[in-house]
Amino acid sequence: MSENEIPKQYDPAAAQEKWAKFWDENHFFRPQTANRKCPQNSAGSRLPSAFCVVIPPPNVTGALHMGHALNNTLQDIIVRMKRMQGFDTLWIPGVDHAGIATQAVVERKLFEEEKLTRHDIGREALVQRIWNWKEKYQQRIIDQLKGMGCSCDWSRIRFTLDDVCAKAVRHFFFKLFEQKLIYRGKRLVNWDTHLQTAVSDDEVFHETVAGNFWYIKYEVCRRQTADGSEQTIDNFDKETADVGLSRPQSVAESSGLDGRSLPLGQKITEGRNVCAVQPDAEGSGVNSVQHSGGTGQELQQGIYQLSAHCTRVEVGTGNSTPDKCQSEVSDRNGYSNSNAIKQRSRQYAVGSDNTADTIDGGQQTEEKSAAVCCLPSAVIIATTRPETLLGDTAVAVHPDPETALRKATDDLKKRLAAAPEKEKNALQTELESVEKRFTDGTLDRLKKLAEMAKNGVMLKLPLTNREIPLIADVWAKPEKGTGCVKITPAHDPNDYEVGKRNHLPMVNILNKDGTLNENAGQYAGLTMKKAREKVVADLETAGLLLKTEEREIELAHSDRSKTPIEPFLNDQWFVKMESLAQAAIDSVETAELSSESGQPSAVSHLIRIIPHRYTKSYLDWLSEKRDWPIGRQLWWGHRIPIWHCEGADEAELQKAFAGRKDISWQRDEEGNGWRICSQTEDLKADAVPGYQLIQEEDVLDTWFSSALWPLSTLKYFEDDKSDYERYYPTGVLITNRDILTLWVARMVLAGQFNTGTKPFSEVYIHPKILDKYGEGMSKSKGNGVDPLSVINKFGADALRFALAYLTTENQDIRLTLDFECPHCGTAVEQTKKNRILPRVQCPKCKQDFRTQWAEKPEDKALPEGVMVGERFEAARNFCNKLWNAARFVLMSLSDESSKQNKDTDNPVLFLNFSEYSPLEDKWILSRLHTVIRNVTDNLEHYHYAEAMRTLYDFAWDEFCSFYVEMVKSRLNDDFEREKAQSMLCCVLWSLIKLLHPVIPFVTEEIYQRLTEAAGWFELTDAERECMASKTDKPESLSVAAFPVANEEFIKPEIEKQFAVFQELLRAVRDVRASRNIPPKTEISFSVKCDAATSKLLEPMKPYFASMARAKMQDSGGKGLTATVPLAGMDLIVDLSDLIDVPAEMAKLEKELAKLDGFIKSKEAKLSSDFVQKAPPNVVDNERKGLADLQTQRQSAAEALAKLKAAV
RNA sequence: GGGCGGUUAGCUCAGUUGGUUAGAGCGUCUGGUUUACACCCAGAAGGUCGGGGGUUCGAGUCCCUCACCGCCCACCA
Repeated sequence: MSENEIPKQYDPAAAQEKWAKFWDENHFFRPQTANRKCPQNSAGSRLPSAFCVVIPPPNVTGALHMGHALNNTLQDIIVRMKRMQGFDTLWIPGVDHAGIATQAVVERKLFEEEKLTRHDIGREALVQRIWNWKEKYQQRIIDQLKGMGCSCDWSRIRFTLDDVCAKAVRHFFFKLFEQKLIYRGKRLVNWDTHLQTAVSDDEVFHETVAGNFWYIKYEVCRRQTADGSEQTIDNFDKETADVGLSRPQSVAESSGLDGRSLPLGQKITEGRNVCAVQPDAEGSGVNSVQHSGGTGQELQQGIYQLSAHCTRVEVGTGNSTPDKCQSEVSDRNGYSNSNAIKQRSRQYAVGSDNTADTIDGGQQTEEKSAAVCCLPSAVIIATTRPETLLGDTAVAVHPDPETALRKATDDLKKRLAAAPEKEKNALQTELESVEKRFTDGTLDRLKKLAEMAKNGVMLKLPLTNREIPLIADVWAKPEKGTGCVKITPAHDPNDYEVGKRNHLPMVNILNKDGTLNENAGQYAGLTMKKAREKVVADLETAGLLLKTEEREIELAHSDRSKTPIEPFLNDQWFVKMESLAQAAIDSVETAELSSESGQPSAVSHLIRIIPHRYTKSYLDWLSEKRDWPIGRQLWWGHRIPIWHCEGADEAELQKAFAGRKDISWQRDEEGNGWRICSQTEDLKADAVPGYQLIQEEDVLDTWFSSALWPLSTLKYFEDDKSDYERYYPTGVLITNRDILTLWVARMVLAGQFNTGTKPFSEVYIHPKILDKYGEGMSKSKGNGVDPLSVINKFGADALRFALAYLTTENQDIRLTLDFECPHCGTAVEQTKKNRILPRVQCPKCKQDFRTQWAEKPEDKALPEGVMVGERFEAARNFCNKLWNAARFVLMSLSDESSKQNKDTDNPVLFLNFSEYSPLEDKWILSRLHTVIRNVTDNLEHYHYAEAMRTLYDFAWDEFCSFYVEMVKSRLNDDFEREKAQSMLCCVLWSLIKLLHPVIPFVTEEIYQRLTEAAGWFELTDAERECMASKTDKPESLSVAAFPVANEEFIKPEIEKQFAVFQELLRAVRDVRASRNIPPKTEISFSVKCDAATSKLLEPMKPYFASMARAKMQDSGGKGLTATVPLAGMDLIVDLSDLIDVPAEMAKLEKELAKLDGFIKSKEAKLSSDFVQKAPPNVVDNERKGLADLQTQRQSAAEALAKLKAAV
């Protein structure tokens, strides 16, 4: 093979295509026991241990992104290593149907392209379209995985909706059903109105949106007494008076408002000053009084002590300007009252509805009774969702507001005391406003309301003709809002609980499509959005809307459709979690590992979660044991295997299903029908003679089938259970932390429930890929990156190596990526602005290029701006470095001089490694075996970054920069050549095997060329030992034996000796560089050192010549020299006429100062307690260090003196 | 509100059970087409390890505390 045949740069694309096909066609990735062509298979009769990994099946929603690239790279590294280590290895690939997500994508596309909804085309047609989508993307995903080099057994691709998975789902469901762990009930669910399905809590995310806070008045209309009779509000009011509460004339009363309210916007004026009563910022119904004259006086809900100079009250809207100050009280509806209040000092009680219930016409009084003299005639609530009032069935107030308020203030005080400085202000403000409620009348008012609630007061529900009770319930927090809260049990999770506690009716006002139903009366048919607008407008017209505030709201959104969630009362299927969750809790290892027990946990019955800190979130989530809602009102998924049967009696069922063990039935909760569950097949409508069976419409939550993934991929529910028996439990599950609970926990519980055994021994949670802003990548943000773009630019190996190199224990992976302009090659920064654009203009050459978002033909026609990043570049460079090292080895094997003595083109090399071998041979073998040991250990503990760094440093800095450079001179020596060639091959061979799990393509390419170039596999046992491999030539590197460290080759003293050479070489090179000695000029130097070092350095002489163009002399230079004091030796470089004496002296002086500093600190250390308390070996080290420094200092001083003398 | 992670060179990050003078890549600077590699080689500059306390003979590493950044869960009338 000549040099011409090996390109200087590795071509990833060609290698990828070639070897992916080769691996695939030769079935290297099938398990050994399945006729795989590999040496291990025929080698021994003993069955190797099994190692299995199931892929976290990517969703068929779309193509793979960087997160998948990471996930699958990390899996493949482990899988390939295990395979090479001789395990019977199986990695099962597959994809997930991802129910909601996929249906959503297809529906969205359907609507965008054809303006059709799923109801327009029907269930069958939609499902067909989703299947088409699935076929397309499954293929794309598999191609991507193959393109990345993933070594899955492609003959075993599973899809969560295929027959095997369907069977698994049926069996699991049936078993749960039989054990009465499945039930159906009316539950409040997160309703996605767009997809028209319930989604689980985990599929909901919260997003801050601009919203409003509306204050709405609910008027008291009547009271229901204990005997059931009703009293009108008039009676009620009278009665209050009767029980001794004096009720002075109120402004509102005298304004003709029937004594009910003094609405918001009321202005209190004094002289020429106008005070406007306004709601406060928190929307708690608090008022402030603004003096037109200047500073506002904070006016809280409750009793007001007006300042002496406030003489008038004006009730009205902002229409009244300060200078139009009128002596009247008017409300926003235009009522007015000219009966001005003249008293100079007054108290006002402003209710929770922000209205003044009473205005004490009397003198300033201390009587509390005056403050509570009147019961409120209306209740004000604040809401962010006014349209839901149509479904209100109560308004709640706390039964014991005083205690609750006190507790709230106490809690706040505690929090304030413990709070960090920056939060204190906000808490203080909050505390003050809550504390005020004790004195400003709020509390009194709430107490009255609580009393009224206990007495059965009814309120008029605005905009309807319904009446709803005022109830007492602890959910109403007196410190929040107005202290009263509307209760909408069918549309709010908390209200639902309140409703259940108080036996309130649950009025559902929502249709499944998000429009209002007949319960909404005149609003029926409107969307929630439209209904809100109309409700607000109507409230305003009716004078019941007191105030609107702008407010940011955390709104629940569906993760799938990205539309707002409506809490909605619906029939739902649930799995009882109590026992299942407990089993999953008990399966996990909770204790932290001791460092020495780093054994794979295959022996343990427990699952180990790595990194260990995730164990807590796993356990916390499971320990809530919240029942699992499993029904989805979708068309894409496993249909729930339940058939409803009305009217039959049990005997008829028994007769119809006699002898059938695969059928089970239960009464439904209402008790008038049967639920029949079938384990194996769909039931016919007439399966029970005389009755019609109707299959459940809903499909199962995607995670229901995903939970069975290890079981369905290993065919646990099939007749032939051999895969299950051989590979279950699987070795490790490698996944993202986002789905630790959703998926991992459920796999554990499903595994335990079905088989009584854990599904995997270890769970490795890998980091997340973030963009340069530290944000997670997502489609909606547009910051996602297609791995193919990186592969196209840098190659799959570079992608894999870079990702593995970045995979550390506790930090997410931040990728800074730029577009590369295809026109001029400029790196164009990816910004938040341009990352969502289909085309971007290069700021330099002003030409456009397309991005991954290009859809339109005119955009697609542009050349692509690929993504570039320094990490991938560095990894690409590494692959190329390895490639060129191999190129050198291949060339050295084939050069003419080495062929002379061979009879064939395939020289058989003999590795004469012995104790007489040169230092560098012993050194590189020692380093190699150390690296093998460390890499193996790191990978087995998922310390990817550490393993990569070890390999990178060894390959680049040790093998290439030292060993290869040193070998060059030996290759020219007839006696040394063969040994050098053998050792080169040996190390390269082990190195590419070590690297193969990470960068499979380039290593396979090298391997194939190497085996072609050299018939050097006919090795002696000793040679094989050196090569850390006992395997004969396999067809593919992917099935070669992974190197095994041999401790005998690891020799720390050799490495130490070699370090002396390295240090000296570096120093010589430094002298050259820092003295600007021309590269072609040869220099000579000598070393002042002890005999042992001298002996050691003797054979290294040629290397100083070849690696630093420096001649090592036996004795010091004759002329002027540069002296570099090193540990244990002095480097003396003969500079003669090259020397710049002043510069040299300056260097030495600097060196002296530096050494003095070190010496001083060491001396101080050695004269302290350190000597007594530190371990002896540490002290010895320090002493030796000090001695070395002193020697160095002396050398420097002597050299300096010599130079001085010469001047 | 509960939990978790982070803060080390201009940038992105390593740093094992505490132990000589804290590392890498990129960037910067100097010099180089030495026959594997310019996707390269040789060398250099650059760090009070977020602040403050403490434990210790010794702290980037352990403890306390403060500050800031990020993530997850819960809640929000």
